[in-house]
Amino acid sequence: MTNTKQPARDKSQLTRDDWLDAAAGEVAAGGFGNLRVLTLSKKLGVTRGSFYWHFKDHEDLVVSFLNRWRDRRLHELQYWKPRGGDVETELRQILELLLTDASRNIRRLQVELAVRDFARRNDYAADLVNQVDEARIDQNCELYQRLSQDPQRIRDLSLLMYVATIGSQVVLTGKKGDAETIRRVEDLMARVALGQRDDD
Amino acid sequence: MTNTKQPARDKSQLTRDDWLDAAAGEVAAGGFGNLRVLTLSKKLGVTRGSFYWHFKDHEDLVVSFLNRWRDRRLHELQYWKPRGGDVETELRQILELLLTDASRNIRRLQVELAVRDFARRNDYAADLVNQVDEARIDQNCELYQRLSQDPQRIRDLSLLMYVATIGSQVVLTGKKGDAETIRRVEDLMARVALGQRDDD
DNA sequence: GACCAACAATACACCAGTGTATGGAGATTT
DNA sequence: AAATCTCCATACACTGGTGTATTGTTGGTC
Repeated sequence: MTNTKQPARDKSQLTRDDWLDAAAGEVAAGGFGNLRVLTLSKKLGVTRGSFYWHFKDHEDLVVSFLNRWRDRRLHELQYWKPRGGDVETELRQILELLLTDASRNIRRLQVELAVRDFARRNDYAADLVNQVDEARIDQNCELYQRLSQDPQRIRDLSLLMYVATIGSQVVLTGKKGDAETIRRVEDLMARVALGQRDDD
Repeated sequence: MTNTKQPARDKSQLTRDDWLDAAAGEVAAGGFGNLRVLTLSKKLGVTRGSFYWHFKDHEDLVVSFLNRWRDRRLHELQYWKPRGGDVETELRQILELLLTDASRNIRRLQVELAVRDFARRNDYAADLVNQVDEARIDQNCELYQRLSQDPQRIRDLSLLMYVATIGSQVVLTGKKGDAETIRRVEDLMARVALGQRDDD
């Protein structure tokens, strides 16, 4: 009818990506230790026979999930180029993206924290996390270059801002006053960063 | 002989605390999902019969472990009162304690991260983590009171410094240049905090 | 409409883990 | 020295998970 190699997407025909999407739900809810073939199949309304057609085994699922996560995190950085004009506006844009905005996609946040936790006991995951961290810090360096001339200082400042955002996501997640708290910390971080301008 | 209720501590007689110590190793290595009665018994050289004498069930182990962790983290705060004299010295002391010092006790750090991860899917653990976070932030507020008069600003600054330390422990853990990086971030944090003094 | 590939169900063997009931050895008390 | 308490071993039933082999059941293609 329409097109030849269109996955149809109508119903009851699962694709590899559908499994990965469902896996994201499990990972977000209970970490990688909660990522089981059996429960995943139940939630998709099929038996494990389907899974073992799409994936070689459980490890194949985990690795594929991690790879997709890495690819998406690296790819999305392209769209994070702020176009605000002056430094302060760009700074506040990027901080809002990293903090307030990130805390809204709780699913994405939960997955990231789960990946980070898994990375502590899985070398492959640790490698991917490092790639993502490095890419993000490097990207932010471009912004902080407009605050200082010293390359070392630029990198340290970018790193400090990054660990502060990650820490915020770890500490401030779920409790009732956290949304407001995040906004205040975000504001303070902007003031702190701007206060690090070369003024000697 | 010596004393009446002395646990003897000689050998081959396990106590509840021995089990909790061994559990810490499992939690540090693989998180709470890796905390299993069977493997724990094997590592202690006994069978599960011993475990089920000391603990009611697996949940009893987890709750006891979490309680001991909370108690120790709250208790150790008493010894963290820096006595350095001026603000800058105290600040650097507390930051060194939170960052450089913490990164040396990797076991303790791994356990804390595992508890935090577990707290994302366990309400009881989440409650304990909040208690510890609040206590630490409150304590640091005493220090930052000497930097500013505004209570809100004090709390925000203490919070920012805290999430930055937690984020550092999450991001900078294990990779080869991390020790040096931590020291640089620590130094930058001190400068940032001191730069937040009331000077308007 | 026969064929073939993509997807899914069924059935099997296997393993790791929990919890419980009961028995047993060593030290301590009486 | 007998009883008792403390700690651990053994054996059992049960659950939930993996992986594999085999057999349907669709839907598109010639």
